[in-house]
Amino acid sequence: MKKVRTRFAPSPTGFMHIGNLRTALYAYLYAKKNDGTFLLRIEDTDKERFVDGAVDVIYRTLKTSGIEIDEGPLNGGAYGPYIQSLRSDAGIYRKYADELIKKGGAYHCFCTKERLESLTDKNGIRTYDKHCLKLSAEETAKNLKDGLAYVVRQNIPKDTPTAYDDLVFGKINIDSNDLEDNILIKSDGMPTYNFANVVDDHLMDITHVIRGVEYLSSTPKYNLMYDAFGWERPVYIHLQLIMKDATRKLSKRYGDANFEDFIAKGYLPQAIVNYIALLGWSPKDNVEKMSLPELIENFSVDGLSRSSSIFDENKMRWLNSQYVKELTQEEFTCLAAPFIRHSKASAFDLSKIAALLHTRTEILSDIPGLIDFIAEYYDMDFDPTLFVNQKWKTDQAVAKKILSLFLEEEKNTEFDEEALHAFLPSLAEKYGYKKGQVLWCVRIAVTARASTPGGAVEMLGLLGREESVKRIERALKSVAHI
RNA sequence: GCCGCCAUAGUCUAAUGGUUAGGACGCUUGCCUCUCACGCAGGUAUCAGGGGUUCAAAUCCCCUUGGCGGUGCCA
Repeated sequence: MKKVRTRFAPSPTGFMHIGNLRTALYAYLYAKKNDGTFLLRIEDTDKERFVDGAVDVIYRTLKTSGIEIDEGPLNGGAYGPYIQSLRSDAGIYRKYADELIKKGGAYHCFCTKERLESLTDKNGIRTYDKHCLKLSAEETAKNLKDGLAYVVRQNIPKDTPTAYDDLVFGKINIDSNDLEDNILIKSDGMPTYNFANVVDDHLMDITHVIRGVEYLSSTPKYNLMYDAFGWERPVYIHLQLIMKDATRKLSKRYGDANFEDFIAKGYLPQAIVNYIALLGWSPKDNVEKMSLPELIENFSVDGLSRSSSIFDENKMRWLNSQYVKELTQEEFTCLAAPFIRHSKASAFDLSKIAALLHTRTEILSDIPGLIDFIAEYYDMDFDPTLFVNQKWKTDQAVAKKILSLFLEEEKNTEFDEEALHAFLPSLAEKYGYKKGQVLWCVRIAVTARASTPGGAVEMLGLLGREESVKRIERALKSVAHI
């Protein structure tokens, strides 16, 4: 049995969106599940689309995701170089193009743009008519010698069986007469995807080609090329698209489908990886939360879906909250700290705030909105109607009394949580209120928010005596006229 | 236009001819509780439509509809 080798072969367009990452993930999972090798190859044959630094983004994203590259441009390997522009410079594609031409699988084409355009039919579809295939060897040699611009085209035979088996979609059968003689080498000497991809997959001993479904119906062309060269065909695993909604696919054009954007929003990498693994693949059992090693363990091709799936950030958010809860207090504090500081609440006890936030945070960027009242209390309007609570039968008048009593009695307690936990109920009891009434009014007074990450005891403890008193005095003013 | 692929709740999915159509997110009810959240226990909602085949169809076949992809000197 041949050792499994899979590859992720992105073109360096500047960033990794979730769909690309998922393709990389599945290729990685498949390789690792089968004790194989996962490699990265950069497909930068389109000079116009090349973006500087794109390779770094790809490495960074895969590294953050936990996907380890066995061979690639930055870490090397026995099949290099792993960047197609370098391979082109080395003359690899030129050499194999010549070989394919000799074997009858390709030919030189000298057709001008004008001639090509004249081939356009009434639907705006252009099909090449194999015009240059009919050129004699002498004519071709003369054209070449005269320095005419040319491309190399694949020679797709007519009436040829093309059926192949895809591991996800099953048997795919396309009439070879519907296949066009694609360009293999552009007039600038660079190979197209159609050629470089096949040559490199063969040269790099790729056993399983895992890629997007957009190649499903052009794969017969590639197979014909393998056949013409006399090479062994790889196994194909085509992946359905990830959609933004029912009709639009997820793309960088729609904004935040970008891995690094999600990280910046406070998603944990393992949650993102876990979620996208589930988009288009499902495990045998009903357990959805899986670490990367568990994904490797459970991955199998028959769990791959044939229909496209819509990206649902809501579910990723939920999954993220599961991972957040699993964090230790220290880990969470460390991750939450930048978001807490961002909200200007850093004058208060950071680890105390983080502790309150831990079970209430789904994604880290929720944090500023959860704790804005800590630092921005005096910038916020105080709404005295917040004191009205039906369950506890409180209103502004009750609040006025309770807050006044609190100020009279506060010197009898320390402002740590243990002391407050005893003090507040005793205050209620002493003056004939329900515990909840006191707690509600006090909490509202010091936070100006209907809901807060913690109750009255926690809020007072966090703010401390001086600040708490100051805030209660302010709140009291808002009900002074009652 | 032509070719190919796909079709289970709002979303991700399970089911491989016989299930009260299972799970998860969401939404929702209740419990817990000093708010919110967490947690726990419930609830809600699905086989695109029409024909076949069969004792029996979400499942197999055909058609329709809808969506997507390909048809580039993009990948």
